[in-house]
Amino acid sequence: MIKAVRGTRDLLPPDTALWSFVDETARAVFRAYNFQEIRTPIFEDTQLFSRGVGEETDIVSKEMFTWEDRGRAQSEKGQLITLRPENTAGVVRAYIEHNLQTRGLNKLYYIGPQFRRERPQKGRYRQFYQIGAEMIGPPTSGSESPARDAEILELLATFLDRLGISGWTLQLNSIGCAQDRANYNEALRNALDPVKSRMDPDCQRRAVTNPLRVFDCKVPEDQPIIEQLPRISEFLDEPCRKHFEQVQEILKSVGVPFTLNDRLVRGLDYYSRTAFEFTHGALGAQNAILGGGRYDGLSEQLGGPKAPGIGFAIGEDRLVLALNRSAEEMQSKPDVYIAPLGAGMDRESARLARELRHQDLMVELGDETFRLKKSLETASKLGARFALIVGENEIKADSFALKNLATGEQVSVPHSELVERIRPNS
RNA sequence: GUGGGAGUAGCUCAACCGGCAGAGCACCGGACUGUGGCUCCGGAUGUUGCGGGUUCGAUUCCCGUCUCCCACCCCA
Repeated sequence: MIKAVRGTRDLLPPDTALWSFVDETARAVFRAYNFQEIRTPIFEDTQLFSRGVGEETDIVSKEMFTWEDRGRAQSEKGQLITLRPENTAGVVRAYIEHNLQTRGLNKLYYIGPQFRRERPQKGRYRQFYQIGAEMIGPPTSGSESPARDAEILELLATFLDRLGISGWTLQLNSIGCAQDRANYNEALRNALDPVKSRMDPDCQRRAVTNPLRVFDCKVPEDQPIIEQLPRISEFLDEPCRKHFEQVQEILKSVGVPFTLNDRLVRGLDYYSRTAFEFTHGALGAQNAILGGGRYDGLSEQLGGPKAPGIGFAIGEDRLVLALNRSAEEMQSKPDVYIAPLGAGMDRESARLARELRHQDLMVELGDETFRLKKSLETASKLGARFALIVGENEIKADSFALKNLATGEQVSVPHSELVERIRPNS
């Protein structure tokens, strides 16, 4: 048997109803904040990610699905192509390619699959889905303003609330401007040098390769050492510190709760200043439901104009896990099940079904070879509100037996009154 | 990529020390020829993930492999 390949999966009904609910809620929220949809290609030039996301990140160094496209001529070298592991780089590429800076502040969102070649586990797949948004534009468009950071975070809180997801925590940090990070990295290395030999081997490795990552060490014995390390907050220059304070002030003013976490580090190279993560308790080791931050230098890094931006990506797979709702109840149910009764009734039923469906009713259509018992059984199983019996008597009288499947009550309804009697809330 | 656990009917899971592969739910038919849900009766369902090995005999033991789950790494 041919099976879905490792780390990929089929989303089937009724579960897909949950996904639709999430997608539709997201679109509604984005609309309220005046975001517009962008769709970028699923694969891109490999260089976009190595330069944008960062050569040294795990994503680029070991998790990308990359292949060499065939060259035009036999002899010609092919281009390296990569399935997108995230979508921010693609959006910024499109921003540059289409001169979107001429539009001022761009507020863009996307919903779609991303690909990372990781070992699968719960809440982590090789093809996974992200709902994300980016606010990007020239500095004069206000793209750098702390008001934008706060707007994004408030949008996220609203979105999670509208989905009915409770128990989330917003972890907030500022990782400073490029210069701050360089200074901080330097200070961290100096602080780690004399003590790192006492640390867990894995943490030692981080101390050398990427000192910021030391804060992710979970080994209990190393915590006292980590506690003593300098904090990024002490290295923020005046504008950065002020920016961060203003973000917090707006959040307080709109009533979005947050927790400052100066150990929060984001994995992608392009982040600067505001960094955040929403976590959720019920997800096991993959507790980050979404993450994001500022990327003020990304556009320039990709050869574009100065275009500060802020964005986030939500792990939709994880969001659906955290969604404490049954797919069953989410599924929409037919308003009416039409039960054709006996030879020739399929064609009469088809006409009725067409008529009702054109009135925007949800109609399921049976089969004239079914016995009435089986039709009614099927109708209740589908959760239809009514069964409409279409037999010879009904056709002659042009009046149909309409059975309320919840109460069992059955009445004969003239053809002209059917829509009115079946329509919900009427 | 590393370490560990699991894989048996559509689903959830049994099967003692190696001895005829089972139950509940779901499904189908009937009791009831134009009336569902409740009840009763009957029915079908399997490459025991896959491949090899040991054995008279393997769901069971061994090896390999695939997939999922958990943890690590890292991230959404």
